[in-house]
Amino acid sequence: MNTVRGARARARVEVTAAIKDEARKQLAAEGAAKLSLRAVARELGMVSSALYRYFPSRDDLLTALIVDAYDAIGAAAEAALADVDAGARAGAAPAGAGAKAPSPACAGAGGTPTPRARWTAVCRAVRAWAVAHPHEYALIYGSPVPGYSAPQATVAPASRVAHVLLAVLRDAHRSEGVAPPPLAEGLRAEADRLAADLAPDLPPALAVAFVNAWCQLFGLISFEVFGHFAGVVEEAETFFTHSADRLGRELGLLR
Amino acid sequence: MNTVRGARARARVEVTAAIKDEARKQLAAEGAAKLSLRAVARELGMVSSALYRYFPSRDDLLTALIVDAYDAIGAAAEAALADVDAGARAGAAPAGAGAKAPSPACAGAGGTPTPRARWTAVCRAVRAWAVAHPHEYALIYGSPVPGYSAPQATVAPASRVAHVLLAVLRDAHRSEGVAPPPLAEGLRAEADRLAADLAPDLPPALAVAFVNAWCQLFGLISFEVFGHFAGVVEEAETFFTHSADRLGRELGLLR
DNA sequence: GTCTATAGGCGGATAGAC
DNA sequence: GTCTATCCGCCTATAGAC
Repeated sequence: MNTVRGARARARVEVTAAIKDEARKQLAAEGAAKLSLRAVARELGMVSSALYRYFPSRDDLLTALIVDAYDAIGAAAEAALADVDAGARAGAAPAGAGAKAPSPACAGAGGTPTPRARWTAVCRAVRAWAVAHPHEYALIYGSPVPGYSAPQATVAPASRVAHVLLAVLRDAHRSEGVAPPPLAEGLRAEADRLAADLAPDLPPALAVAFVNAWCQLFGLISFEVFGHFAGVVEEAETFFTHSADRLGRELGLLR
Repeated sequence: MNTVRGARARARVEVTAAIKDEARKQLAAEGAAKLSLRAVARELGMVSSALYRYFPSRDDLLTALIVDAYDAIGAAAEAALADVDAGARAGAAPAGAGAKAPSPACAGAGGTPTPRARWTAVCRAVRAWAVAHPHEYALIYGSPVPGYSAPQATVAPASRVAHVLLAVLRDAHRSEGVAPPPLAEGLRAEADRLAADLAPDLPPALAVAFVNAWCQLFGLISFEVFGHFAGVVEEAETFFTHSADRLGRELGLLR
């Protein structure tokens, strides 16, 4: 009976994965607004009503895709940070697991990576994921899907990238200090609340500067992914790396 | 015959405007991907085939909405710059035309507004338009509409905001100089091309810094409009104003 | 320019047999 | 869990009368 349950459960995850894979393909072709259970079923050789055993509604399928996308971009950010730290300790990249080439920016040196190198490595990984998965990126950082409101289940995955970036700041703050730009008068209250919510151990001025950098980071990525660089920026990756480094600098990561 | 032609032409623009207005409403309710000629016609008490006399296809209607949106946000930027300049000369706002309240940031002083005040005024106007028209904003700065590719006719309107911001930089560069951040090694080529394309009279380092600031400006706006500030930033306008001012500062607008 | 009618699709969701 | 059948809605686009 256990084996039967196991087999059924296995079949279920496999079919669920197949549905999500096909749905992702359609996301690319038609966009989130037109994601259709029927079309997914058709492509999978199933009948539409069968899908309702896996996802109770179209919106639930969409939620699953959104959570997956946030998790994927968050995992990419986490892996990049692990890589840059590991790459600095050993000359060679740890084979296997990561599936991410170590950032060239941190190659060579055997010491601890600088806070800015860590920051930039994470930013680059986030951009790389976005460029490699433009439609999933659009799903989570583009226009809201009309008529869909994100359930509570999406908020934790949605914050993974920010938490990685905050970890970089926190480490730098502890080890060598950070020099964020001064806090403007009118932002006192907002800054205190922000710091209390996001990172009680960081100075409020740094919390504000972080939120700023966080928005601007995704602004750079979105403009590239959404096509606003056409005819303007040609070497997008070089441009981005430079911009990310400047964001880190402006945050107060001096080194 | 002239009067007849005139009357017909007038009716035509009126109906065209009504169609676009209704389409904008539906944009808000259903999103660009689901914009439907039939639904527009239904709401207008017309029959769907009649719309084809005004817009040859759904995509043409979409193009018209996109051009209108770019023009509207561009006009808001231009008006804001005119206002801040006019407001600095006269104590009171010029009545009528602008339909935009003069930015409080520039009230009082009778002299020429500083470059940073001009920059920030334009940024604030762009944000204000976006917040007031979130769905039209999403249409032009959000996820690309699947299956739709923007025709050549959209590129000129799309650049109006950037041109206003560049005008602010150009004026500052001429009158009192600008101190952009130094240009990184690897960006030489990109910077030269960028400067040649966007503003041959500005230093390449400034052109790069400008593109940076331009992306980041829309990153701030997009995060607010697309709901990523929920539970994070509460006083979005104050936060934005501060951020825009910092962007100007980092561009090298010292004053 | 506007109408009716029509072609030839598409969608979400449910009931009930197996 | 998967199927058939079904309800009831939606869409773009064209033809041809008026």
